[in-house]
Amino acid sequence: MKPVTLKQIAEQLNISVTTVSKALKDYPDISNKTKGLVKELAKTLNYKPNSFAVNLRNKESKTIGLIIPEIVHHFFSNVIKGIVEQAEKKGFLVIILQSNESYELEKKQLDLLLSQRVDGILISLANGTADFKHLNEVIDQDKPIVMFDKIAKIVKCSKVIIDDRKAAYAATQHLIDIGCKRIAHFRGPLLPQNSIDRFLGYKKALLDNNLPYDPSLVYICDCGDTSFEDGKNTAKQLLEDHDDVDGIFINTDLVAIGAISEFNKLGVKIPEDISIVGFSNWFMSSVISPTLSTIDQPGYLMGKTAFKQLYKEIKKVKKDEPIIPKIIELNTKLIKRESTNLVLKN
Amino acid sequence: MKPVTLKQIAEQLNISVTTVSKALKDYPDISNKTKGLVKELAKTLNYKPNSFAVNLRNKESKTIGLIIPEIVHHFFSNVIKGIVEQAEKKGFLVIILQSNESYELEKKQLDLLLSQRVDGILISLANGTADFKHLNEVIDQDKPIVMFDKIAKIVKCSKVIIDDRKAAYAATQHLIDIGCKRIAHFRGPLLPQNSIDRFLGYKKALLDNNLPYDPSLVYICDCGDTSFEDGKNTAKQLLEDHDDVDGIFINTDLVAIGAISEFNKLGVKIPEDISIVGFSNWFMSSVISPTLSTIDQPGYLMGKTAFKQLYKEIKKVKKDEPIIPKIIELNTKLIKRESTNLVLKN
DNA sequence: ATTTAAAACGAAAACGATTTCGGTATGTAA
DNA sequence: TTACATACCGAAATCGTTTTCGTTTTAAAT
Repeated sequence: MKPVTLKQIAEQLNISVTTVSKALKDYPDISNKTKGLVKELAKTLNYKPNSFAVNLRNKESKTIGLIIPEIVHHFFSNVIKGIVEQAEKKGFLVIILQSNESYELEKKQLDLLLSQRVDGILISLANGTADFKHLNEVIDQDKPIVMFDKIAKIVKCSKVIIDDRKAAYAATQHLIDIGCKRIAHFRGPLLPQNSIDRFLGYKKALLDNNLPYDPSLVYICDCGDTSFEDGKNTAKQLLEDHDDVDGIFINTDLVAIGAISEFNKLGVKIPEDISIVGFSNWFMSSVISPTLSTIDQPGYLMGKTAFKQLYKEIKKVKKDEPIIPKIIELNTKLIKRESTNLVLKN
Repeated sequence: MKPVTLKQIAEQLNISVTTVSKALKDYPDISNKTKGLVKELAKTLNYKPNSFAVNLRNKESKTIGLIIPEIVHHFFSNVIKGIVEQAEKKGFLVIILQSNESYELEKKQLDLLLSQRVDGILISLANGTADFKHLNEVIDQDKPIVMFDKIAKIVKCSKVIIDDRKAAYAATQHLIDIGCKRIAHFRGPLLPQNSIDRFLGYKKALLDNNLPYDPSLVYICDCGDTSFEDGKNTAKQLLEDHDDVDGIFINTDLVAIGAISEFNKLGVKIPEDISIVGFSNWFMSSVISPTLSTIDQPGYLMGKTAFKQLYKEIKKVKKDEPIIPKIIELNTKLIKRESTNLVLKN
């Protein structure tokens, strides 16, 4: 019924708790005979060390915390998978928390994880996070923390990201290459770094190609729960505002899919009238009609990489060595599909 | 640097550890003055109770384990979200593990969670799980465990499910209602209960409507990583095998989407030539062309409900009361879309 | 038989919080 | 003055492991 303890094993064998503990951990000062007896009894009693006691002694939990803005999300769920799998390989368990894009929740959750004495933290910031005290607190406690995807450049910790600016540049350049002259941008919220960087990449591509940058062609989408609706609405708005746009670079596939949906409904031909490039390479993008050109964003790899970095830092801290923050940039890839499948315009 | 302990607070205030502990927990035998002092210092020192020590004393971790076959999955990620949100509300943390549809992994992970001394376990079984010893072990230890979606009827624990048979029946009946006479079924693997039940619902609907049941019209799809491809291949195979099929009830939306994709490519008209109903109501189903009729499966609610049930059982166990296993059935809904949008055939 | 080294085991202190059970004060009533 | 509450506080045991530092036992050497 109640879990077996070392003490019970010791009593049954008429030896001390110390000996039992040592036998199970193969200490050299225990005879093979005793080891055999102990291990056998431990197995038949189905002994499992009490992790609370072990953690208390060893001051480590073999557990990490993960804070993510949204679980139901193609990219993030891939990240989660990468983290969880890699963690298990190294004997770590993952506590998952969802910030719901809320700064307040994020703060509370970080605190929760600290109370829980996790060995390290992986976090992708909420859109609303503009203040970083809560993150710096973690760092001040020498608790390893690695940020991924949605990061704050200013915080001094390791980060795993993609080069959003470069990727956005490539996406926009692709639109230009197929002949687009008036390219709009559906960007994400104002705060998150990747949303900023994607916008900057878009802008730079325009300027480098001697195309005018027109702020009225830049629309803001929430990219949250309402992404799809956002895409539809923004697409409609765009048509009302401008009749000469021939290409759009969109911050997120889901928004892009909303836009495509709306354009399909309104009879706007893609890619003939308007060509579109999305971002993230959601599975859906390869299925929708027309299939969506996009930037492939390696979620699974990002999760895996983030955990690996965190793991290194956890080991460092255990050896009382200083953590040297590292910025790891993962490669993205432009995926050309039907939504930009066009011979040159004009 | 190192986390603050009760002892440090006690020393700074020249009082005992006992008093500090009691003050923080508002024991009546501590003066308000002392309480004030202690609480203030605790706050300025940013004291957080060491969860290992607390757990060790209290024999509870305020943590539950979640084992799920696949994280990157529309339905399951909704379940996860429901669980995580509800758990946090009740002050519980969730450790997430992915079995990858592997019985061996599932067994190992259950053991891990038991070692970790989680207060309860939520699990959706791997397809490969046909032996239930590992689950019964948990129950024998009086550790609450609630199964959801992919369950084993024979295991004596609470379960949160949908009535797969009824839902499948409704889906098939819908195909019949719009005039389909030769209805195929792409079923899931042989083992999981829901895959079996959906098949049975399909079969019963045929017989109840005096349509012959033809085993050669039932195809098995993996419904794993390769769902989409599976759908495409099976669709192609179906066309080769039978030229008279006019409707398909498909075990999973993703497989259905693969099938639609293939039919679109091959020029088979949906719903005119073949009508299709899927299962789960993945977001994608409302976006694909034609939009897919399907069964709405309440993932978020299922997660929420499963946690609530687990929570009740955890409280029961704490009060040394017996657990009475409960089976909770959630409602599904037939969603009619373009893939069955047809005036009667013939 | 005595010494010495090696092998095998255990006592006890930690880890940090909780809680029971007493022990001082202080004040009030007899 | 004594008796008795009441209000406050603390010592110590406990949870289950780990690990240090002895201690005992055994075997080998003198």
